Amino acid sequence: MSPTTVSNAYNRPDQLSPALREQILKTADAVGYAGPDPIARNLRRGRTGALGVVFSEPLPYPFDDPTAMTMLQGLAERAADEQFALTFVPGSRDLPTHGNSIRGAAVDGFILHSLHDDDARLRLAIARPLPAVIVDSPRLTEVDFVGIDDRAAAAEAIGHLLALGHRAIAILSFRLTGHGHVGLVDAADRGGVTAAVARERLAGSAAAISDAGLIWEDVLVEECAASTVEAGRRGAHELLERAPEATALFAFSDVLALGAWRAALDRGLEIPRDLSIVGFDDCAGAAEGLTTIHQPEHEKGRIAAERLIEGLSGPAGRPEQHILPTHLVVRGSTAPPLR
Amino acid sequence: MSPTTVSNAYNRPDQLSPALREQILKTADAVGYAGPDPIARNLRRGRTGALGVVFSEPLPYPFDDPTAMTMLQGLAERAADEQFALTFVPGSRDLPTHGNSIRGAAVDGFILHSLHDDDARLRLAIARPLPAVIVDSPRLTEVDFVGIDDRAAAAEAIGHLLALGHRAIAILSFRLTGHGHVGLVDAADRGGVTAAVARERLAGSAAAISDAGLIWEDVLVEECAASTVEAGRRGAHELLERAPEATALFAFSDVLALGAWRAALDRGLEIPRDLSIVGFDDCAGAAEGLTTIHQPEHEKGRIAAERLIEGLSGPAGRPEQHILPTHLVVRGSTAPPLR
DNA sequence: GCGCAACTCTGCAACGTTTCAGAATCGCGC
DNA sequence: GCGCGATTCTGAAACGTTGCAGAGTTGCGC
Repeated sequence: MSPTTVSNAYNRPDQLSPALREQILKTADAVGYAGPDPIARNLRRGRTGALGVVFSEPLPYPFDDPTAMTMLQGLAERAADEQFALTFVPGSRDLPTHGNSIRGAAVDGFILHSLHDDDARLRLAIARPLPAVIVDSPRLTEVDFVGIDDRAAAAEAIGHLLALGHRAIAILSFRLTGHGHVGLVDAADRGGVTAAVARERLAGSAAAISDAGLIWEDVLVEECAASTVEAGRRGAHELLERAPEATALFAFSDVLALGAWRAALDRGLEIPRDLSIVGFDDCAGAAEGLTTIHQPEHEKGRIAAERLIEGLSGPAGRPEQHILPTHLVVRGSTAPPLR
Repeated sequence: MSPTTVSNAYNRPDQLSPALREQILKTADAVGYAGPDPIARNLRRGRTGALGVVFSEPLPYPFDDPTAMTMLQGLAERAADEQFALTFVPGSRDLPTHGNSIRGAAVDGFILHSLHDDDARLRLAIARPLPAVIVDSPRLTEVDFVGIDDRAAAAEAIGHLLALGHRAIAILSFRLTGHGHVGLVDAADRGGVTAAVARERLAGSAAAISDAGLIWEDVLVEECAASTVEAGRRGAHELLERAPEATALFAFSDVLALGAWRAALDRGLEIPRDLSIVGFDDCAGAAEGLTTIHQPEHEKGRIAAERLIEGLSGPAGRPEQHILPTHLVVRGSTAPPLR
């Protein structure tokens, strides 16, 4: 009973007689051998059967983010089709040990989700001799990319508010940089944004504001600690404290928008009468009545997995940029301003 | 420049002169060597640095389940502390290929979440010479277990409704078996439930109902296709169609309860005036006003990771059963019946 | 009864790392 | 200048698998 035959018993039943196979399996069971060691198999085959997923934030946070989860659903569906496991690589942009996690990840390729420009893991992942797909940001030309036109989408959101007649607009953003800043963002600091998604949306907002003859530097931008309802609520409170004259608010995610909605309730404001709110993402929670920018998160995940799997099978083709369409969904949270 | 020295350059900087190390790293960069191959390292070390996570349902579904995600947050936090990756093993209870996924998963241990008694993956995972922790079900004595007293918790929920004066109570459950049944569950079929969580909650409900002098067999039980708002809504519609006299409804998850709430709205019922609803889990969405059973999902995940990691370091101790406390949270969705 | 193909099974090599023991070199005290 | 420990580097072995080439056996047609 050579090792090869045992291997065949598990992997190529047609290569040995059913009788021997049966006996091998029985013996294996008796001696407590649970089949070929996956780690050794991986080494021999040069494949792990796992797609690595890397998030900007430490793991607990993405699991709380409905938008990220929708992306993951698309990713998981496509991965499952091909029997791939999903491996979430630990670490975050500001953890000093993150490098080892990326270098040491036993995966066949990377999905890099919304990393900051200066995230060291980006470079390390790309340095690995593995295919990688960047989702949302940053938009590098040397790697496959799946995302949206954040600039245009933001311009559309602001445009909607402008068209309704709003002139005093404020912005609620998630993290702009990897450094711990939270709170109002000076116009001067709007240049050093390392989160490309936020940078693009700010740029789109700025363009729309300027085109309308308004002063971008006068628009208050609040950086929230994370994309959570609670952080959005706190951020909106600070914003409304500083800019009570604001009649409209553009939040960079629905979750932040929902937090802002709650803050408005806290302050006795009626939506949309006293304050219009536009969100971003069109997640499940937005269906209740939040005007928002819809983006195809599920599709993003699906395409990212698709591209990664392609990159695994064939020789590396030219990197592709998948820019998916977005659109404004007008629901009940926006209306013309009272004043 | 021997392989050993290169290895040391990456893993034990103190084992070689800084100069040589620098040169090795530089050369590595030049020839496109991105550090020791993780797969080979895993084989040599006999460790992968990844915890395997196995769900009952195919992957897309758990990502949509806030309760599962809360558990995962706890899991991820503890895992990240020790630099472990999380590997989601593909497959589901009814997929014929699931066996290979479990046998072939390159992980250091398994978190088995809420599997059905007859899920083949259970046996296969336990057969692997790796530690495993079962979360929620099934409650096997030979493996670490983390969960709650589902029977007592369900009895408490039903008890709350009974105490309010309800006598016509219906139950909304997620999947009871792995087979595709959806709809009302005959009293005769309540014996073959393979989802231990549901089985225990049914038993607890039955006990509470019987203790109150009511007939358990008269209580309608609806099996929904999944624990989603939409499935809950559909299930509740069927339930209320068949039992318009019901004044109270106990849903086995908050998500189902929220779906039922929506169904009630669809039918012009006012909550809690016309219908009382009790949920289960106390997820974020319940905070708005759903009476529910709180269970410590985050804690579950944390403890599961903790136990798994312990099992990895030391010799296998005696399996432990962690039964965490639950409690009823009374909010606005329950009230005494009108009639 | 011979030749050839089909069927079973086996041995070798290699995947790339890390551990361990040990070799070579260096520096220092005496 | 010698001995000895510290420092720096190396070689061999092993982790457990699988692909490949090939050996042995069986069966079938003619």
